[in-house]
Amino acid sequence: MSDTVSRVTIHQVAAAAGVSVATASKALNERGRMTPETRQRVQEVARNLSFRPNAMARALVHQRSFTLGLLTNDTYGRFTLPVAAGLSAAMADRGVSVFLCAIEDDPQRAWLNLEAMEDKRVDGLVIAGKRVDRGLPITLPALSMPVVHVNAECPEGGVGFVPDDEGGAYLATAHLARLGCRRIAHITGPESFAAVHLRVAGWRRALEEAGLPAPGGALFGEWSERFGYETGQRLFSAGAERPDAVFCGNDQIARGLIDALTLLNLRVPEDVAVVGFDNWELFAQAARPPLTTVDMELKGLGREAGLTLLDMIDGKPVERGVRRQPCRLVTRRSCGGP
Amino acid sequence: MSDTVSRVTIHQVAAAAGVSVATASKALNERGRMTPETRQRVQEVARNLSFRPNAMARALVHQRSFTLGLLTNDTYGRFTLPVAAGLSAAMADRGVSVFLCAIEDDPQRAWLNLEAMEDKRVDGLVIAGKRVDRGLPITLPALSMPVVHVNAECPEGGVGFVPDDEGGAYLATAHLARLGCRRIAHITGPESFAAVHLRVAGWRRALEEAGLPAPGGALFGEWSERFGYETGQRLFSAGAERPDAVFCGNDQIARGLIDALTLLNLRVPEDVAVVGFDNWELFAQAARPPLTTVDMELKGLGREAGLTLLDMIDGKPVERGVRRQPCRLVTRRSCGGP
DNA sequence: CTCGATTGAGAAAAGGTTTTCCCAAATCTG
DNA sequence: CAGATTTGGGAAAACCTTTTCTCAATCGAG
Repeated sequence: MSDTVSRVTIHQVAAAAGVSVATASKALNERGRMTPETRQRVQEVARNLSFRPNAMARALVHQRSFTLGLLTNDTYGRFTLPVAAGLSAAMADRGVSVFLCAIEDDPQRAWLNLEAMEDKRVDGLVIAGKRVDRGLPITLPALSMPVVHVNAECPEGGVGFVPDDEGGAYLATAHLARLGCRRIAHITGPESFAAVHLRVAGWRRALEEAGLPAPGGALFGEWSERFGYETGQRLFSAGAERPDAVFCGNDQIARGLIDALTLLNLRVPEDVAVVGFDNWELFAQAARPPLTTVDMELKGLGREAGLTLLDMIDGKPVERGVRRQPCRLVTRRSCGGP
Repeated sequence: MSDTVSRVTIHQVAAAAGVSVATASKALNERGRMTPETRQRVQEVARNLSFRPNAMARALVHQRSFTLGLLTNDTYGRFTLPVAAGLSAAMADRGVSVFLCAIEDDPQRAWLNLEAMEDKRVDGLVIAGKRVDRGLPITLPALSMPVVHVNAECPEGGVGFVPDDEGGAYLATAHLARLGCRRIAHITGPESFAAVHLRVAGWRRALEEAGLPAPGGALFGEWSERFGYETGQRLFSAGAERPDAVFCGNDQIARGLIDALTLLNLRVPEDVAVVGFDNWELFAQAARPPLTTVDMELKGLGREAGLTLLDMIDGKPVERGVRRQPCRLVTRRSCGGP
């Protein structure tokens, strides 16, 4: 029983139950008509033989493989793994499995994987990237299956899922304003990122709504602790009109900023409140004090993308265009409040 | 041509080429005997129709799906994503695709995915974890397919792949000794990790070989920047016999340590040389100076695991037990030298 | 008691390939 | 030129399910 090499087929079940394979199939799938006794007998026999239908034979007749492809160029993993986990989990619950295709920004590898997915007859494709304003290194050929894009550039007429960067930034800034902060600065990444501009927009919107100034505009730089640290030193050693809060473009910048503030003997959150972006636990939890930050709900993004893809596969009408999934503010101690 | 819904089959190719499906199949697979003209004609027709054989139909007759399952509980992604990328890439080159199953330490989810993999008739299974001394939350039932374990506890008689922690630590320490360091400390993670003990062992072996002392033994704590920072302050503010080098159990600790040293006006690497472990680019590159560190070659681990699994599937004899794949020292500026 | 309707269950086709024979025609051997 | 061998190519089974018919037996009604 342990080293079963050849698997039990529905023929064996049928034989053991003394019925035809047709009847066996119908019994197991709750289809067709037969006496309850027959149905039960077949089901019990199947259970005893621990029969599991061959998904490929099944796929062949259903013209549907219950299989998806996930193409990603994010080897770094910060974005894709949560997305993949969310996708995989939601799909597993529906009997759908996900092929992982890691294409390292290599068009040839992308092509190879794309062909493999076609050959394996996946029902649909998820294209996941690391930047909403960049596509993957593939010009998708006329594919014979539906496609959704996650956290990547979405071509005209396609279906895309991205975090609502603007909304997330608004959430963070409005939270600071509500806590009584009056001069809320924004330190963020390079201007070349679309996400940077969206977050700036959210920051501005919240400031306007609260009737607050945007002191000196946003400070652009890079996504590193170092940039947060250096900018913090510059911003807070110049006496005068110092911010009483900073909304940072990501958690690393926030981490660096907090280091700088600590060095300058400024207390977080009493003297300066800080909010980050990403909820990258590694940074957010390790910061002292632990970081209030914006979670992009990447797992949810993966889940929604998968569910929508299933709808498309089922032929349900699906609205084209990019959906911005709401972010969630995770409050920890770096900005005071409850 | 763009919205092709139903795909072209070998029957259509055969018809178009004026041969039987048997001949068509043989022509395309370089099998059987026929005139070169016939073969070429079939191949050309197939190309023109952009025929691609249905992998599932194929799998059905070959009793082989050219498909693998990757079960992981590492949602965090630090370890599994590189492993998965290496695995996926190596397999793609061989026409094998990989199902990703993210089971979040949830036995029920594990079971669900395991059944899905059985149903989909994967040829083999890769079980990947985040700690070499922990298994996944599944007691593998008598599986009908070969299994390899990566970066996870490997059951008696199984086949496993882990980084050679001891060797990596030796590499790092020996490098410091070769550069002339005489008092090489070791700051690392919790004693509950097997990897911690292995790295301590490598550190000790290198010290012994170089005839150096192990000042005060290894310093155990946690895998955080904070621990590196605090231990650095403690270790280096006490005057007297200060180390002239530190081998850190991971890059985060090293990063924290460097922060502490900088604050104490100790120069890296002139006053204290530092080596990390993980080569997590995010930390290693961002550190100032950039960190010399040990790379566990996780992609290679994934690749080797996959290739060995393929051997097992092919019925080739494969030695049981755990293989320790060598690490690689990545030299940057934090320990001087060339 | 007969005719039509219902019921339970099986035969066979379909889904797309590969592979094992098998056969007729062409080629070679003596 | 008769017989043996090679050659090119096809028919059909196999892989495992599902689904659509079909059919005999049973049932109810008149």
